[in-house]
Amino acid sequence: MVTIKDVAKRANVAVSTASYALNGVKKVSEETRRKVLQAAEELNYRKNGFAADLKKSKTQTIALILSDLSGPFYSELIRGVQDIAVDHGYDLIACNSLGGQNSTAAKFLTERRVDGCIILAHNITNEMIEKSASPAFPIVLLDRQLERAHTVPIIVDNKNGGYKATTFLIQKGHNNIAFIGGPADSHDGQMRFEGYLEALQEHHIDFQSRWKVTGNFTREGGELAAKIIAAQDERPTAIFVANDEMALGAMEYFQKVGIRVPEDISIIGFDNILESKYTAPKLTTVQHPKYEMGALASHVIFQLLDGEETEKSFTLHTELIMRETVIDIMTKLRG
Amino acid sequence: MVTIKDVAKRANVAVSTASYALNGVKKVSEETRRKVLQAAEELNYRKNGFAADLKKSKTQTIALILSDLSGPFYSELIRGVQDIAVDHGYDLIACNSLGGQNSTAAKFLTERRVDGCIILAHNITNEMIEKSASPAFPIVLLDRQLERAHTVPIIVDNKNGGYKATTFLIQKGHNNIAFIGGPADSHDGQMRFEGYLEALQEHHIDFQSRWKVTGNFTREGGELAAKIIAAQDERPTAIFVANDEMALGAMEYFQKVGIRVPEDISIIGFDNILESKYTAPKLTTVQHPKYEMGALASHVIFQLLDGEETEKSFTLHTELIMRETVIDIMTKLRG
DNA sequence: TGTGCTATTTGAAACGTTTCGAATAAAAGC
DNA sequence: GCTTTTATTCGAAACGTTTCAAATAGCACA
Repeated sequence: MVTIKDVAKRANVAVSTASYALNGVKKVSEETRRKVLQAAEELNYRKNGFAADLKKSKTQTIALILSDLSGPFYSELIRGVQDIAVDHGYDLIACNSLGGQNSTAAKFLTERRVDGCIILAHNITNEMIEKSASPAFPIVLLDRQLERAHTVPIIVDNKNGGYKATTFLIQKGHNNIAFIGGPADSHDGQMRFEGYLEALQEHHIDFQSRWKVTGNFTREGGELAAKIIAAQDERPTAIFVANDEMALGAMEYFQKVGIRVPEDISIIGFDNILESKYTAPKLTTVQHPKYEMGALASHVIFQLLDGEETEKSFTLHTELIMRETVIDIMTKLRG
Repeated sequence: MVTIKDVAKRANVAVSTASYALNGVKKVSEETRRKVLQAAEELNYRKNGFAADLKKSKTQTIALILSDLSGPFYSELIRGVQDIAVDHGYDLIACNSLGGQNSTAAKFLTERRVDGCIILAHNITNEMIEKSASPAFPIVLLDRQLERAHTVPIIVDNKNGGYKATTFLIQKGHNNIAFIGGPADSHDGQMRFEGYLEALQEHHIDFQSRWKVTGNFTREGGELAAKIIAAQDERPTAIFVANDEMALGAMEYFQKVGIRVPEDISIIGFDNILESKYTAPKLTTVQHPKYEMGALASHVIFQLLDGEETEKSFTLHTELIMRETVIDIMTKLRG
């Protein structure tokens, strides 16, 4: 393997000079610069980034840790992070936390391979996060409520989102409203449920536990949940589904078995993933500020890295996206 | 910043001993091991991964370089790569090549920050790839035909895929078949087009250039292309669209303006993205072996890393997925 | 010719690990 | 009790850079 020493030797200069030349430091004469560059070229020299980072103790890179690199939800988030990172001249790498404590993610968290990181992954423990954070290694947490030194959470107001969605349904005259939730350990899902509950309560509608069914945030989960709901004798007139993917699955199922959306049953989702505006009918949902979340996260990281003060935590808000899967119950009765 | 030296000092051992203890090397006594571990714990010691990698000159990580970290197409590919990588005890990081020569990707390519990499990004130049590849740094290229030492391409037989799609259309009685292609610099798109051409030729159907329109592989591009096609006086009875995303966009457009799919116009896509089976009607398409591609790429990297011989290049095949957007023209005429 | 500059080049010391070979301590063999 | 073995521990040399402080060269000026 060819190192900077080889380059220096071939160019007949000291390695320090070679280093300066290679990095375009001004103090080296034009001529030696050329010599060094040429030598590097001839030897096909490639610098060892680690060695450099080690010496500089700065990586100019931040990591984005996701529990799953794939999935439609993340695209926009990643774009948000990325845009801001490049603005700051930083590199972004994404890695996943599949495998928990032994995952790639863990390695980045505990081995100082990046200058900071943004985490959206629930299989990384709080403990691990607390241990890793330090002034030189700020962590931004998405969708996780954990305020610590050098750790700032950004959450979206899921409860209010759930409240909005449910209230909307109620305003449209529905009072038999089912809820399809996420896995029990999902904080988001839980909050969305609470919003649902609150709206119900506010309008003096009793919560019926048989109408709360949980899925796993996937399309298939939504199908299954829909099936369970459809199987009951009394059917709700509307469903608030805790994420769009499940909502799409549910719609798919209803259509398959001849239950019309929204004529027979109204559906409102959550997240506003790209796909939801392309379905027929188009999904009514709650906007999750994904891009903004990513961008904000990035911003905060750089503020922390610069030693600036930031808010202790951030809350982003949601917005109702009215499309075609919720119908006014009056219209329905007349229809 | 606390280093292994601090740990060693606090535990009253030599740094070498501390290192052994921390890495679980057997030759250190149980007692000192405990002492060291405790000291590390107390100081909240976190090792510097770079320093370690530097010394070991091995990173145990491979990179996956994509031109865009987002996008539905990549999910499955990533899963494929990931699955195999973890099997080999390697870490995977994804980074993107947005920004070409100055991108994060470039840094990984030229600075030995990983042991090997898989590239699916057309804004990385061939030259750069050739320069970077070496026995110690194998590169697997997806959808790019570039055979060099330590560089193996994996391509899918796009031409044959295009041929199959088009032939299928012809067999269903269509002979006015339009083509919606990708951007000019897309090798895949070009190959798919050639397959289309070949099928046409084989059945003595003249190619009509006004029926070739190009999009940018996005949904919006598909919509636009569909619009252009619909605007012509004579309309084709079928379209072969070079990727599913555009096909969905096209369908969307046709449905919007009251052109029925498949009754008025048949559509066949390419890729078989997840979404395509959830549309109404379900999209007929050509299966692109995304997962397999990722998994194979991973496999090849590890073979190369082990110094084993591999094929010079790999070709993966496609498969027709018949669903609902192609109709037999006879049915149509009768209907 | 010597003095003082500036511009360039250099050697050596880091950066934080791992790992080799040697040193030491403890145990065992006789 | 002395030698041999084995189990631990240790010191020092890497790994490939960057960067500081010092050295040298080149030049102008007196």
